[in-house]
Amino acid sequence: MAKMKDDEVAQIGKALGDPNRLAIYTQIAEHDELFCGEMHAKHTISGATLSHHLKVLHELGLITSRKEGLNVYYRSVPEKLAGYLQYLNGIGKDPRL
Amino acid sequence: MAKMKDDEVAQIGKALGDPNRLAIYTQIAEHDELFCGEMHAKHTISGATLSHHLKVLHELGLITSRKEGLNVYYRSVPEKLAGYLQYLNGIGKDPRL
DNA sequence: TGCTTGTTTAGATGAGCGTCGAAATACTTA
DNA sequence: TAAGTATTTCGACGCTCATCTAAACAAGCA
Repeated sequence: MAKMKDDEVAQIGKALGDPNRLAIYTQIAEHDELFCGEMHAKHTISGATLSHHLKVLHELGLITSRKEGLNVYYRSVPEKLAGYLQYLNGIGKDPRL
Repeated sequence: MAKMKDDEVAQIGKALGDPNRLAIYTQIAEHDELFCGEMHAKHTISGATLSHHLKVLHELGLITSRKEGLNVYYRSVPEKLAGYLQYLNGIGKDPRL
């Protein structure tokens, strides 16, 4: 896997740096697929705010979306998170290893 | 290692979510020990801003500081970062594993 | 064609944060 | 004690962002 750029790492960090967004991402990752309504029930934020957070996560590639009927279903993209973790895990370590 | 709390995870994410702060942390982790002046040379930000970022990282336990003479030396705390990574790595995985 | 439900967009607001210059503090050395 | 250097604190500014309400859009159903 190609090394993630510094800038992208910072953006993902910021995205996961909001408690609500972290909770939303976690909830999606813990289920196979979720649509807005299911998430909305678990959080105290408005639908508009929820949609905003989903957009941020989606634009960074942390989640994907699929529309079916009235609902939009979301899935996590573990590879993206893995790239982020790999970057951070490599900080301060000998690059030859 | 005890599992890190959601709130702390979000705070660390936010801390590493600023490009300058990420660069500062990386720089510290790549050296054994650094003092402000050495860092300052590598960044375009003012000393005041640098000090502010160091304070944030320090308060979260991501770095430690030690004063000696005129200089304040900083070190990274890899265990703290490891706790953060461990939390994220566990998201969406079967807790029984 | 309406009506209802699910989701997104638009616009506004308030809080938080990165940034700076200047002043204050801490320490060393002359 | 005075002067010089390293770092932090203070106070302010501008921008970003999380949040909301209300309106718009989309899709299914009567």
